[in-house]
Amino acid sequence: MKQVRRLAVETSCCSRVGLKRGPWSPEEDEVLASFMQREGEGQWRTLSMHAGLHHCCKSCRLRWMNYLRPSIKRGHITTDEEELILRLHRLLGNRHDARLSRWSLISRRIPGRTDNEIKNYWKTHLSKKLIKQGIDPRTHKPFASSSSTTPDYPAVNPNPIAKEAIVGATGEDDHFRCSDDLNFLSEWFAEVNQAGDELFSGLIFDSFSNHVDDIILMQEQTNNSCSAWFDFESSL
DNA sequence: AACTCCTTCAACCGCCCGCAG
DNA sequence: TCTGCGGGCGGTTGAAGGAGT
Repeated sequence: MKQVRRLAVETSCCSRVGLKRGPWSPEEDEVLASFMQREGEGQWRTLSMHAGLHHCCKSCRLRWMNYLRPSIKRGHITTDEEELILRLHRLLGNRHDARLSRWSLISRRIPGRTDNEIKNYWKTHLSKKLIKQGIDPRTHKPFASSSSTTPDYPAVNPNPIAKEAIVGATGEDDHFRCSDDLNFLSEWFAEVNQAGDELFSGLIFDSFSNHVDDIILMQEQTNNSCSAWFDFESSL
């Protein structure tokens, strides 16, 4: 099955004879940028042929998304951005079940920065910085305690939080994925609300980045493997 | 100056998912 | 239900340039 799927990909645009690999020339950038401004994003497969480019569809998409888009912010990552990356990685990238690192989710919260850029910055700067500080970049906990197999937080969240507060975290209700898990999440929050702790009951998530730390705290006080968290993160 | 090693990051690779037919 | 396609994702690679000797 996988073999068939891979074959399907390879027989699409990426296996065309005469495709060019490697760095893009300024002329190719110009062709791609003007084509994108004229036609808009999408139809990557046919784009390379229609635009007269000799890079494959994926290469065109990557070049546009990571380098040529007008919204891309060039230059060094600022300390504010670095701080936000650290906090978001702690929230989204420290899954105990070793799922994906969520670079795209993190990048969406940092205007003008791409997932590739953040991924590289994390690998070359931030993870090393944390290691120097004696912190495991995977778990954001000190190395000594990160090896512990028994979590130091309760399996059931003792802290209440209104479902509306979570839904409002993005400021847009329709960002919240509609699925069966949403019902589970609602029940879970209802259960959590009955726990009696008023710590988060009045919290209003008007701006996500202002409350990352609150959400991290909540996450640490719940079971990280809970599927509700996965759903919540996906909604961000 | 010449060489080696290290770091950075653009680009590629392989895989996966959603959707349409 | 199956298959192919378009698109997206995280992981990896390798060229280029800087630092060190």
